[in-house]
Amino acid sequence: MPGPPNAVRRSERARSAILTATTELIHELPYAKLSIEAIAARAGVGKQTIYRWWPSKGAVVFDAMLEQDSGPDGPGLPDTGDIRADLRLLLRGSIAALTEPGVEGFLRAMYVEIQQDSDLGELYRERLLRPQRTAITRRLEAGIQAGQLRPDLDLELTLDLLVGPIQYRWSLGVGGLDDAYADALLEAVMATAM
Amino acid sequence: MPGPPNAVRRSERARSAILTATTELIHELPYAKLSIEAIAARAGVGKQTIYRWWPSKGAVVFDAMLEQDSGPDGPGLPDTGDIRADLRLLLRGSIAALTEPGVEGFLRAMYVEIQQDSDLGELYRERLLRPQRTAITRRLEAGIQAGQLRPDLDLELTLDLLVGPIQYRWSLGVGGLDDAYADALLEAVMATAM
Amino acid sequence: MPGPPNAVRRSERARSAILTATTELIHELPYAKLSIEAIAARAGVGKQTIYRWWPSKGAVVFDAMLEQDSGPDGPGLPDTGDIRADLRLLLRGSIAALTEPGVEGFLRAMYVEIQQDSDLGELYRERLLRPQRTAITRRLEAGIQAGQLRPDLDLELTLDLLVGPIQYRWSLGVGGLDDAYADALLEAVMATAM
Amino acid sequence: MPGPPNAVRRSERARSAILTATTELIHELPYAKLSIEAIAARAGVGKQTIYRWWPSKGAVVFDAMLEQDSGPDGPGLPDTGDIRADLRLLLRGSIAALTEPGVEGFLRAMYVEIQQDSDLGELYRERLLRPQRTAITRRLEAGIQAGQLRPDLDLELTLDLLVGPIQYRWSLGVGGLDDAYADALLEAVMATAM
DNA sequence: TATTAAACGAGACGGTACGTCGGGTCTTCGG
DNA sequence: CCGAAGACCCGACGTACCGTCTCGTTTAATA
Repeated sequence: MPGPPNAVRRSERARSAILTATTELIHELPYAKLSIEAIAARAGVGKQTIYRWWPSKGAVVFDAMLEQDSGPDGPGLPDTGDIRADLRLLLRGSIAALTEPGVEGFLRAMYVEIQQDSDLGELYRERLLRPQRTAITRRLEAGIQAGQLRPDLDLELTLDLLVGPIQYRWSLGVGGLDDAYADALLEAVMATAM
Repeated sequence: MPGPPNAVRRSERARSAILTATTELIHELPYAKLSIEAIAARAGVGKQTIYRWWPSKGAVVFDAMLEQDSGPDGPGLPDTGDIRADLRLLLRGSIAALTEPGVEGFLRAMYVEIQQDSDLGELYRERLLRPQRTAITRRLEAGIQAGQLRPDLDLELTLDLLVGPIQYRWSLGVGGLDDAYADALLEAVMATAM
Repeated sequence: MPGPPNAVRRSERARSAILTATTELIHELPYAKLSIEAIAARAGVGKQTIYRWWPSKGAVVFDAMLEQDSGPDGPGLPDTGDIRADLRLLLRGSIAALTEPGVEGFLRAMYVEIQQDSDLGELYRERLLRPQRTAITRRLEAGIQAGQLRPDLDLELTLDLLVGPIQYRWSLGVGGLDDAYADALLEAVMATAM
Repeated sequence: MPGPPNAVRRSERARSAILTATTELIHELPYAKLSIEAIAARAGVGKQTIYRWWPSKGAVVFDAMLEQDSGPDGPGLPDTGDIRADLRLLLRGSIAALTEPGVEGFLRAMYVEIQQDSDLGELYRERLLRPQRTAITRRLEAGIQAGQLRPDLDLELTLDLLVGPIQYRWSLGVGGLDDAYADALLEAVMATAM
């Protein structure tokens, strides 16, 4: 019986070669053409070495994405004291990230996998979505402290109002995602939040 | 060179058997396990008959979904004269549809395909998304006429504020999608729209 | 129930187009690539028109071959009065025919089909092989009459000795089939036959 | 690019299962119905495992035939000192082999493939035909040494005279292949050879 | 000459098998 | 024991043809 692999003996060389190969292939191929076999070949690694450490292709892609950065916006969010300016940066930055080729491929891939693999969905929420949401929530709370937002503001809902429309347009390919959209969205949400 | 098939001679029996089989299998299997081969076998049809009329599995699934109904909310939207009540129905109904087993499988499948197939994405937008958005826009315009909404309202943005957060939560599995969420979302948007 | 087709109403145009197309394709393609579909397309004919009049691809090919000539040597055989000269012509002519591109493709095809389809084998024997053998037998009998061959000669066996080695070498690709071989073979057989 | 497979790591279990399955199916089915798919299924093997090691169905069948025995007559030939007796055994044995169900299916299949695949034809000649012909030639040479045959005998031609008529009758289904035919043939050839 | 039943061209259909790709497992060898 | 290599069993892909079955449309015998 194999039992779990011994993480101590894990080859760092293999691990990073796999993630690098995955990143390259995500940028070169449509996601449907990305195969474990291709990753292994590109990384100069046996397939078993991938299967030993990751449960699915989506998990490899997820790790490769994490290796690149810590998500579409990064976990941090500036606090200049001006809530409107900071959120503008957030929304414009989100749109820019979703459009950037280095990121879009990864995110589309994650969208695909999340619809089909609830374990991976949970992982995505814990490792990427929750930190991002927490960071924004923190900034909104600071805005309340600073008297720039209503004290009784529903933070979760405000967050959804800021992020949801952008994700919705992006994921369905609706288009019209530019700075002007970000600004208009921000003004609409600020109108309810002050 | 084969050229395009002659649609006049198409077998209605085969067409509807294929869509019915697809619908059944979408409900029985995880989408990743749905194969053209399985659809053909269940429908009692040769694979070629599927490939003759649809360019991809996603296109078959899309047609099967259309055959079931005309989308998550249907193209129509009530107009009782009370914009708040009508939109409440819309949002609650959207959430209910996204959760209903008969619909969720189809929509997850479409989300998967849209990320990977831009032709299918365009089809989805034209045949499902645009009608839905047009219907809501019409209702908002009527609300403006009735003096229940601000005349200078940005309709597209308002639409995104209503629909985006729900789609966003659903597609990423964030949870918390219930009538209370729908109502809170509606109140927030109405606050900006009146 | 369809019943047998009415041969009177048969389209001569279709019949000859099919046989011509078959002959062309036999010359252009390896036999394994020759399909009924290709024949029908080349002939500008519906597949059903082929299936209506021939039971199998082999039968079409057989008819196409008959249409070209009446076999590798033709049913006739000269009788100059000199049995050795006449048989030399026969053997040299057989080898020439088996090597001629216009004939070889057909004969290889028939060899293939005869191994697998006993009905077609019977047809081949009756329509091609038997006449050929009868013609040679007649000539041998004339040779006996003329006192050039032993009166107690086993005609069937002599025939096999003349024809068998050539067919054997040709069908197995042994090579060495030329006029010199024909002549040597003839001398050997004549030695037993006089 | 895959490159050639590594023969060292080849599974003997799979190899012999494939050849056994092929032998069984050759005996059960007409050759036209024998598919790679059926062989793989019967052998409990993936199709790729067949395609990895053999270039064509004919090549598999050929190897399966070799696995059974070393050809229609076997490479050896007795030398009792009596050339006539030994050749009688050869011819009668050839006819028996060609008629034996366990062999006939294989040989018909090889005849079919050889007409269409020159690589396989070459293989057949090298591995089966040449050894058989060499063995007979050796025996004839011994007969010359023993003074039972003419010293100036054309060995290749004599060989063709012995074997050709039988192969010819068999391959075209002429019939009449029995011990009497073998004996008559032998006497005719011996008449030229002594 | 008009009628009419068939053969015809076209090609969609339910199937079988093709040869290929990739998934996930297993085995062998080297470090 | 991990890792590389890659063979293995398997399921599915998308394609080619099979032989059957409609469809209109000629077309030729007969009424």
